[in-house]
Amino acid sequence: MVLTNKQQQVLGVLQQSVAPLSAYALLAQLGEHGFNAPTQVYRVLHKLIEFGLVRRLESLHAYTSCAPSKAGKSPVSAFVICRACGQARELEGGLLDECLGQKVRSEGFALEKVTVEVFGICASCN
Amino acid sequence: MVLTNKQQQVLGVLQQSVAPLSAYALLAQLGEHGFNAPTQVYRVLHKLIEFGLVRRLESLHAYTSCAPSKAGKSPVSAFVICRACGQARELEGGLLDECLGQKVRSEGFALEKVTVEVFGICASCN
DNA sequence: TCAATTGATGTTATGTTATAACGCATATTC
DNA sequence: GAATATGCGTTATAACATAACATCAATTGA
Repeated sequence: MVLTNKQQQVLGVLQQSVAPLSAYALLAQLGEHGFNAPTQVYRVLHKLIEFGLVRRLESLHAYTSCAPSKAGKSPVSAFVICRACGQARELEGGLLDECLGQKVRSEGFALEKVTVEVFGICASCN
Repeated sequence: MVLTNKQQQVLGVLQQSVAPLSAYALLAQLGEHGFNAPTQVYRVLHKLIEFGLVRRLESLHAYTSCAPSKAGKSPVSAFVICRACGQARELEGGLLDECLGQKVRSEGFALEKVTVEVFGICASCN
């Protein structure tokens, strides 16, 4: 999988950032690198998500690069998010698949995507 | 807990609807009952959420009344959502607290809110 | 009683997030 | 070298959400 320049730029900014970034925050940071409109950012984000390199945090309206170990397509997106420092730590999907996926599948539900977002205060902020 | 007229109206529409509704969809339905602006709908929604009668589905940007058995404040919001018919069924939080909450708490994380949204096709649509 | 407070409401304006729709350029492939 | 696929540039607009300020009614309590 080869990334284009624009895709590398967006991914790079996300990887540098400790906290997830909104599309418009990305646009602001990349404004001097040929990103002139939201569409450009969203296009790249959609691609990176498709590649499994980036995830969207629904409750934050923000995007983050995947933890290296989780990069790749997976139907489970699970994060622990600190309200104080903003950091988002990705969780293992396996655990969740056990307690959630198996249950709903056993009820005849064809699972496609799972979003888990846990909010609170992390150990270092506490 | 006594609800005002407006609060009862919004809750009523949500309870009639099989699928979650966006704030603007609610506004459209309530437009002839004295709701003139989004603010009014959001205000009521915030209150109903605070009361534990309504939940927000982050990934849908929509709102739904709680299953009666779950009404009341709980830090866990868990739904199984059918992409075909739009129905959102609320899950028991207990299960999730076991496999998720205990884990993150044991790591020193002060858990405040958990959002779980499972997407796919439900048994009857399949 | 009547000021003070509180909570709900009405209204206008604005901020934030995301997509539609179109055209152009480049690379691949048959 | 036409056809196709993919990425990119641009303008406009849609969809979701809040800020800020005014009004009104109910409650409270000196």
